[in-house]
Amino acid sequence: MLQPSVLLPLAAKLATHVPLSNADRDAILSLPHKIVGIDAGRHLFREGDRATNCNVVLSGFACTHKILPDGSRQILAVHMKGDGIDLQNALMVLMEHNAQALTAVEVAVIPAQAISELMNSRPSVARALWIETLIHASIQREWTVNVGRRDARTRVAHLLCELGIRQEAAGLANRDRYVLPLTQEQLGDATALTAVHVNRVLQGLTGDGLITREKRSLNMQDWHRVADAGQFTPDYLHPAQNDIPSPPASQA
Amino acid sequence: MLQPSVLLPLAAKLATHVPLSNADRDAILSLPHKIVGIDAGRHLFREGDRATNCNVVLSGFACTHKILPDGSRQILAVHMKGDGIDLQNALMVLMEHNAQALTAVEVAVIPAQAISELMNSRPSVARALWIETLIHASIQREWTVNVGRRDARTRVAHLLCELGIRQEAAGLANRDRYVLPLTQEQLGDATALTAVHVNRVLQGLTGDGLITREKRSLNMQDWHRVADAGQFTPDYLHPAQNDIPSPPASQA
DNA sequence: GGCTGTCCTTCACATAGTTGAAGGCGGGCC
DNA sequence: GGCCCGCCTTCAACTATGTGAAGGACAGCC
Repeated sequence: MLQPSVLLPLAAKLATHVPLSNADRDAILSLPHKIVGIDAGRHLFREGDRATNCNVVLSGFACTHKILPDGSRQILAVHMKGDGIDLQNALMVLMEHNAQALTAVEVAVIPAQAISELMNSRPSVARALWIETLIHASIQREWTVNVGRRDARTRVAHLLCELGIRQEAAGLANRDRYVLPLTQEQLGDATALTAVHVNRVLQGLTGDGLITREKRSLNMQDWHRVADAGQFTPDYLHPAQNDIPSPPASQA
Repeated sequence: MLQPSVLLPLAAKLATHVPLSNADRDAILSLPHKIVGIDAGRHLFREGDRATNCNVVLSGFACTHKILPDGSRQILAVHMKGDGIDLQNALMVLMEHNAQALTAVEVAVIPAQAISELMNSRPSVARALWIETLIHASIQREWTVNVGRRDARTRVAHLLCELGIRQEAAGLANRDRYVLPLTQEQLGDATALTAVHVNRVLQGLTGDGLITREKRSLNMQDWHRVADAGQFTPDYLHPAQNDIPSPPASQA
């Protein structure tokens, strides 16, 4: 129905959280939006900006981060195809973090107002959006653990596994073979390490035969060994509860 | 209206997020619930448990945490009066973290199902609940930064400030004078430090005249100096957007 | 085809925070 | 009234990771 919409990946993803009626899907697909391309390194928004839009990634990779008084920064999340970068904007007023393109990125920019209204009129969609943010919150908790309690090697391996699984889920690559969207410095910002030490760790993993690298592409010899090295278990990503997006529907 | 309910603090808090009609408030207050008391140190739930209830703190302090293979642990959040520990249970199936009483604690245990239904029937309440979880997500991001990028002294000072502000907001104490609900070991688990080092840091802060301690009670000589030492700014706590809980109401 | 800029790599050294262990203090319980 | 237990404090190594700095590889651009 409707014209083929760039929002299809979003609708598909939401439908994996909660069964959606055709009307629900159509309502998502026909959300007003602009498609915007952003060069690697440019910012999507900054701390203190007013939250009037929501960004959904269509292609490429983005991250959110905070910067500290001494100039160091912490990357808080990596966003890829189908992810809402800031769905919370539908409800919150002020951004307290920054969003930056890691690679060239295409996003659909949706007025927060439109999402807010959609939530009011369609409980099933509201529920799906909420689950989406709950999953991001779960990932955030795991990152706190990663950065707080694991040593450098484990931390990096864990992140590599997460990026693999999520890219696979988004249909972008295999979990054990993908193109790393982050430089070593950015890996450091995500794992709270220095670029120098990330380099040491990557060489360690390479030397032990866990991964190989050429250019930016990453290759795991044996997924399970890397997952072990990273204490990685995917539960916190909450893989689709009902992966068959179909059944009956909401009371919409 | 209704009998005076222990859920009043919850309703009041939600009303600071979104204007609620009387019907909305009554619906919250009449949620089915059991009051349960838990001794310090006991667990409310554990990783892998099925999420069938939601817990709201009535008094005392609780925390959520994850435990790693080597036995170390990371405290992910501290919960106090009025906080939902796991509102997300209304939508998620499996817990991937543990919850433990830090002090003796009283919680209202509400069937997840009942909250889920409330969300479906009352968009304003759903919105308020969502905002509540968004605020917790925002706090979680700040914790990631804290643990990832700040040095020990800053980290601890930051946590002390957060506990102060939140206790003040919950009407439990003044931000600069309160009873610490965590032992030094638990402070370490929250800040990703060892108890030994937490001790050093606290002595440092005491020696510099930023805080004084007797028993568990904490006293800040000058709030601003501690906030500075902790790079603390309260925006991420998203203080009530409309602190006057009144106006018109939802379309309920 | 050389220049510029970004990213990766390597080095020697510095240090913040950990480890393991021991002792002290206070409070609750028999 | 004495004992036990949880919590805090102190110490002297130890080590994982950071720092600053320099060189090299590659890619895009004029």
